[in-house]
Amino acid sequence: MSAEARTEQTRAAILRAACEVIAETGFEKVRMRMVAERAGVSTAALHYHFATREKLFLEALRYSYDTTGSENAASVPPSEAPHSWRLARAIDDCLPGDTELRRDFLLWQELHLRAVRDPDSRSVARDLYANLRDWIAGIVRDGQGAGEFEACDVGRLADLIIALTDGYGARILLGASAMTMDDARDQIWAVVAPQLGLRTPVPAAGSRAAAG
Amino acid sequence: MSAEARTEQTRAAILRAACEVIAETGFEKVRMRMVAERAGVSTAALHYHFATREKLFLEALRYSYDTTGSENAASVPPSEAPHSWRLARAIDDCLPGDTELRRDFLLWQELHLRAVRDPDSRSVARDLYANLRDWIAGIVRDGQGAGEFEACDVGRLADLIIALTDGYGARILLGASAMTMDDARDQIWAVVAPQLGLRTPVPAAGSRAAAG
DNA sequence: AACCTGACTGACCAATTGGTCAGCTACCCC
DNA sequence: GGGGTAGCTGACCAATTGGTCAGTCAGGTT
Repeated sequence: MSAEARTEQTRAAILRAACEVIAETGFEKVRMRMVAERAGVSTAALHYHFATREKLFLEALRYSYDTTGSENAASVPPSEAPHSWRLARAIDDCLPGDTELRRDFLLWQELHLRAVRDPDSRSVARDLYANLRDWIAGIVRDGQGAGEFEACDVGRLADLIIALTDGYGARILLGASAMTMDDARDQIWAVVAPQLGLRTPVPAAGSRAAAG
Repeated sequence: MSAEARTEQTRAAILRAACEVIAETGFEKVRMRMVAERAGVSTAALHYHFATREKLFLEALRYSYDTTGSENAASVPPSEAPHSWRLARAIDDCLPGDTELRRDFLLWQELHLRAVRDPDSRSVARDLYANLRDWIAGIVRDGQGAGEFEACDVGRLADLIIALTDGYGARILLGASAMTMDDARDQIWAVVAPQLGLRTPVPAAGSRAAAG
């Protein structure tokens, strides 16, 4: 293996380990040693690749979003499925569903909270939010272009959808008022569908097993 | 001053100081010394009144909710205003508006994040959530009883409202996509009003200055 | 007045933590 | 093949932190 490839591989291993540990333990209580052990390196290696703890964690959050984001974008043949199905699936991806999505959601929440005080976190959070917003707005716009959805302010609708997934997602994680994933899905769709001129029930998004 | 009153006063001072410092600095970075200094006592006094750091902070969050919650409940003569106004005002109270509301919102977010891992925080968060839900559901129910709102599932609607305020609130704090308080208010009302059979624009909630 | 108890302090400590540094090893280039 | 360098390690450190403890002091009780 070339030196560059090895470097990149180690960096990725560290970032992945950081994501896992942060999601499990929470930013606050994550220690460099935990990340180092999970990545199979020393803590000094962490400092070799990343200047400080804060910067490592911040890069980890961005890394998490980039990898899962590109997975999402690549996992569906866009020409095939109806746009309502695609939108419903995007909403699913924003909720803490299976283990991986739950992890992403937790990281997203951690970032959000840090963003309140730390300017670096804030710029990353804003960046990721803009990406997410564009992704969803793009799906809506496509659906409108295909005549499947009614016209509306796609940006506002994207904001609404993300607000709903964030809010309901937090509720699901809290386990309060017996809220389940299906409840959240239904509720969100009940709010979103009318704005698109849809009267259909929420499209069964199914599991991601088929998409691999 | 009696001994008991003095104790209670010191406890309250500590809890208030803790709330302030947590909201300013964030749970993670709050040190006992900061709270002690702000409260005008020694760190040993903190440990005298509260067993551990975690328990102190948890009690502080509950304290914050209890005090502001009772303020909210007491600040409006319930017989006077139309129920749509009361509901709009409740929604305002759930958003990070003025300094004080912003503080409460931040504490709420901190608690939410901790609740994911810490069982004690979770039970507090569930408790507070249930209170908030009941408060909002009660307002809706009153409005329905008065014939001002259409019938609907008040619990679900309360969940929806809180999800929206949480989601949009986080967005406002992030400063992403140029979202403002007024935008959030309008968007939330646009979603909520139809479910109550209302076609009115969001009632101008005004400032709380008049209510003292 | 003598005593006691609860509230609180100042000094202190054990443990932890992020970060540093000299040095080791494998690979690359000449 | 040998010098240089990137990647990485193990040992170490300075600083911080939550928590402890003996002791002080005020106020109430007898």
